Amino acid sequence: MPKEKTTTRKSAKSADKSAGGKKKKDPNMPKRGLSAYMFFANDQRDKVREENPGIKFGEVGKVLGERWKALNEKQKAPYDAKAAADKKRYEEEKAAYTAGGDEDEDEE
DNA sequence: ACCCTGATTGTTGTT
DNA sequence: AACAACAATCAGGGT
Repeated sequence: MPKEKTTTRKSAKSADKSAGGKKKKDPNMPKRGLSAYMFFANDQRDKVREENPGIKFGEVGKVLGERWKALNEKQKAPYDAKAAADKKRYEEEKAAYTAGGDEDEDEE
């Protein structure tokens, strides 16, 4: 993404819990697509465990994260592609969700 | 109009 | 069944 936000972006990570923002959960809230990391873990989890026999979740998670960042955009490509594919799936659900939820569906 | 925050996804291993 | 760090991602509300 050849575009960087000039704004201070302030690492939008949940650091400040003093936000007090309640988001209303909709009954038709579609579960978002998986993140590239999810796919990455899906593929690496097996490898990491093989290279680290007897490794626990904590270790795997950490090493996984480091490996993930160590990847180049090229390596992330396939994972990101999957994430994008899943996102597309989510788009459909989201569309139906925003459409109005219940229309005329009798199948369940 | 722009920013931020919370919620969600999946992994494994244990309790 | 739920939780634990790890990273990404999005949609909506708030200012």
